[in-house]
Amino acid sequence: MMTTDLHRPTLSRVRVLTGAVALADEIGIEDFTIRRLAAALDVKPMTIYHYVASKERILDGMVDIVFSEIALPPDDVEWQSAIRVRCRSARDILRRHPWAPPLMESRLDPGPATLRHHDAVLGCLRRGGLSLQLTAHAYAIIDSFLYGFALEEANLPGGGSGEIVEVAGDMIREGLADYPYLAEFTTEHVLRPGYDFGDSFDFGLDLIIDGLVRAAVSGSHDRHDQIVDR
Amino acid sequence: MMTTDLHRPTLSRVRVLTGAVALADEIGIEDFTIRRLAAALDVKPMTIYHYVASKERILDGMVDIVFSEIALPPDDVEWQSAIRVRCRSARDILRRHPWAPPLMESRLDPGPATLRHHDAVLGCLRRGGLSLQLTAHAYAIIDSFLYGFALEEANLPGGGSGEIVEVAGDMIREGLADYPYLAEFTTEHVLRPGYDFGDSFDFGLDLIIDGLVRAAVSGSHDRHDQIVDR
DNA sequence: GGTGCTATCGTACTTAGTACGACCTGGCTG
DNA sequence: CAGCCAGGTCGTACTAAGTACGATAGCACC
Repeated sequence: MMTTDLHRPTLSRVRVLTGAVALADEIGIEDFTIRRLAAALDVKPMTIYHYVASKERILDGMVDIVFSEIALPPDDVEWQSAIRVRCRSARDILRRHPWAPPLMESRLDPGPATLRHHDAVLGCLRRGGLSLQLTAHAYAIIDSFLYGFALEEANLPGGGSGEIVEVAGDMIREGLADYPYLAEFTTEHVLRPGYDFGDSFDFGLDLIIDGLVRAAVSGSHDRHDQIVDR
Repeated sequence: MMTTDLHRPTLSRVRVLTGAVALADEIGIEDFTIRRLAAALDVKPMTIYHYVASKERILDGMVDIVFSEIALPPDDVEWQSAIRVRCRSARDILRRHPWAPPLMESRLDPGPATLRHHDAVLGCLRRGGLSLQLTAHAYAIIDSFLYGFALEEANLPGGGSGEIVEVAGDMIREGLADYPYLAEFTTEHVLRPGYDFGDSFDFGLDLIIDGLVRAAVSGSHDRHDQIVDR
């Protein structure tokens, strides 16, 4: 009766973590609890603690799984293209795991996939010829944009296309008259067929990469008051 | 005994919300509870519910307070400068409220300060001559960067300057040998005196605004397959 | 002085994370 | 083969948090 029951191969750390990711995808991070995870895994809550130390550790592991799913920048193309590939992949993955963006930046104690990922991105930029300084700026900007965008996209009602009607409706009810530009923006643009918030991602990504290329060429990122590294 | 006690002017919705912001600033959003807020306000927990419907509503109100603190883009300078002012202010404010970034994008039901803020930013861009389409892209990119950056900055150990030693120490212990570029990046750049993650903010902001100016001039943002609005 | 309103609170229910230690079983040892 | 050990599973229970429900106390006004 306490045995593995034949229907259920014995639990494991990875099974807990992959189950956790699947459950969070399904019901959202707000409703994600140890008890529900246990039910999804068909065990009792305390069984989980045999494989992970705490819920925090589960979140750590979940984030590492997400990182492991993001494509690394390929190393057989120029860095601009490689970064583009990595960023588009990241955005896809983050859309599949809308709970992840707020967590990814806040975890200390990064897992192996996380470290590997960051190492690959840094390597891509450095091998592309960017100075350490510019690499730092580039990575900060790119990931700020990436996580910020994913965060916005994750919290868009419906999914980013036309279904903003709900929020727009709220705003109209509250009196869009006080907010003329907001009124114009929603009625003349957002609610128009064909609008898709996600379109701004590629636009922004290209804009940023373009700016970085420009900076790499000009070297204008090296501030006069610091030692230039490399 | 049930009276206002003379030491404490009667509670109010704003007092609850400003107290909540102050408390979250002090102890962080993780430890922010109704019970602790009640203690900070010197009342019993259930008293709070006389002024707000739920904890979620408190969070809504807190976010609106944060928005109200961010400077609106001034309307007597060109849009680039105005946006720069607004973004720098936002970053300052978000540093003072590190708990805010993850919340700001996730609240539905925006408050008046939030609406006013968005209206002002949209107005700044539109009066600057940007098309609706480019305005949408610009706002998405700018705020993605802003929130993403604030999110990263909020979760940096110490505060972004040299105190990354802790995390770096962890990584070294785990074997930085497997992550050569990460090793180089931390030892040769991050741990060097003078490094400040925050420096990337101005760099990124300038890069983005510069790119937007370029796009505004060329009109390259109008996709061939959509109707051009305005 | 009664009547009712408003701000405050006491109590208690529900859900969550998780500490502690019991139990059961399979495999190894003697 | 009997007994023992270790690992996996779980029952129970404690703490903390959000909050529903209804009580209470002071005050305004009739």
